[in-house]
Formats: sequence, structure tokens, C-alpha cells
Amino acid sequence: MQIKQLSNLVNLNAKTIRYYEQINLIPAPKRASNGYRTYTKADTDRLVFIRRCRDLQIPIDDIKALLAAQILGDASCVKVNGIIENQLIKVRAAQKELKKLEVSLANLLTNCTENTINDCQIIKELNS
Amino acid sequence: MQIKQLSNLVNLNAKTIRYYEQINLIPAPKRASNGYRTYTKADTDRLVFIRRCRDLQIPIDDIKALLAAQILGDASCVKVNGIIENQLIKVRAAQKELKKLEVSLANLLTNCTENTINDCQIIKELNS
DNA sequence: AATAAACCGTCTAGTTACTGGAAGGTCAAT
DNA sequence: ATTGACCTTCCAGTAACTAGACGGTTTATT
Repeated sequence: MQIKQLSNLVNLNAKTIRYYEQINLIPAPKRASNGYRTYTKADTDRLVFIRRCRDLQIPIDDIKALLAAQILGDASCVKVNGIIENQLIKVRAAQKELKKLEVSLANLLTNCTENTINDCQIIKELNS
Repeated sequence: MQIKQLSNLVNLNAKTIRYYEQINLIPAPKRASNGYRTYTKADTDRLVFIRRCRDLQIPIDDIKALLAAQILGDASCVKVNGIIENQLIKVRAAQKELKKLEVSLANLLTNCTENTINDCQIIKELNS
């Protein structure tokens, strides 16, 4: 299978797949006689796993650790757990921050009804 | 006032202030005879405004627009409103995404009690 | 056979908003 | 004279791609 087909299967664009190869997140595939990359089912599985992790915003270095754990079978579940837990902590912290931002921004918006910049409450607020 | 003092006043580190100068977010200050940058009250105000906007995660290009509106006095409040509203939309969308992530990650965590990678529910989930 | 569309390849550089480090100059105090 | 805390510029790195240039290959159509 060529890169475009794989790309459609796993829902990652071809440039991204080549990039993943470049940073050694996936192994370099065999090449056809014309130099085109040729992929197999195993590549599909690995990339689906990776995409799923990325959807969860797990950093690529952590995905490498997860893949290594699977391949080597040498890690306990604790390590995997740690990565996911860590990610969960980050995601929760980010949500709290965003909630604060939302409140601040919403407050800025409420008062702005003037037409000229000199009376703009948003600018006044941001300057005060 | 030297850059370090300004840095403390506005709570931005000196490197960041130089960077802001470089990208024309702030004007280049006068230099002392030894080449050191010297800042005034006006610089403080502008940087506080900028920091406040950045705290709200407003992109630098948008901050440039806000500053231009203030300085030129030629824009209506509508433009300023648009920038803030836009930011609010982004912040709200990001929150929704993060909530979904949180749920997914939390679900992954619940089942992981095995000791060996082969039985790890997280890996199984991410692969299924 | 010529040509166009849709692939494929590599390489370089840009994105965002900084941050870190190297190499060196200046100033105040000990 | 020397330390330490400043200051300067310039270059490179961060994360995870994405865009574009430039060119080769394959397939189908005219």
C-alpha cells in the first residue's frame, strides 16, 4: 500500500506520516523499485495507536514510551498508568486556566457599547 | 530605568521584552551611552497592557491591532470587540475539547490494575 | 505520442511565542 | 584586582507539524 492509502486509512496526512518516520516514531518502510514507500497492516495498527494517543494530546515522547512498553513487554502497567495520569493532570490544569480566561474575556465584553475607541470599555479595562 | 527593573515592574522577563522589541510590538527605546536600553513610564504602561492581553492568551498579532486602535484612535469599538469575542470563542472551544479528553483519559485509567504490560487495559484500549 | 491529473520523492523553511546559551562589554563593591 | 550582577548581540532550540519548491512516476485520456 502507498502512503496516500495509508493516510486515508489512519486519518493522518501523508506529510505527517513521513514526519513520524523522520523522528523515528515509526520504522522506515520498505521501498518499491520506484522509491515509493510501501506499507503493511502492522504499520496501520501502529499509526492508529499513535493517532489515538495524539487525539488525547499525549506528547510524542510519551507515545514513544508507550510503544516501547508494548514492543519490549518489559514495563509494568505502572509506567503506562503514569503517562496517562500525567496527561490527565495536565488536561485538568489547562481546563481550570481556560475557565479563568473565559470569565475575564466575558467580563470585558459586557460593557462595550460605545462607538469610539476613546470610550471603549475593553481598552479601558485592559489599561486599568 | 534599565531592562531588568522594567522586567520586574511588568512581570515579563528581560529576554521577552527584547523579543517584543524585535518583532515591533514595542518601540525601540533610547540607549544610554554604554548601549543599555533605557525605559520610561510609557513603556511600562504599554507592556502591562500587553502582558494582560497575553494572560488572556490573545495572540500577538491581535494585540498589535488593539494597540494600533488605541494609538491611532481611528477604530471603532466594534473592532476591539471582535478580537475579544473571537478569543472568547476560541477559549470556549478549547474547553470543550479538553473536557472530552479528560473523560477519555479518565476512562483509560479506571481499569488499569494489572502488573504486566500484556494485561494492561490502557494499552488494550488504545489498540482497540 | 503527447498531455494532464494525481500520485510520489527530498529538502528547506515557516509556524507561535518565547527561552537558553555563548561570547563578550560595563558597573559597583570588596 | 576581582567578583558578581548587570548589559549587549547573535544563534539555535522548543512541539508537532505544515507549506512550498522542484522534480520524478504512473495512469488515463485525447
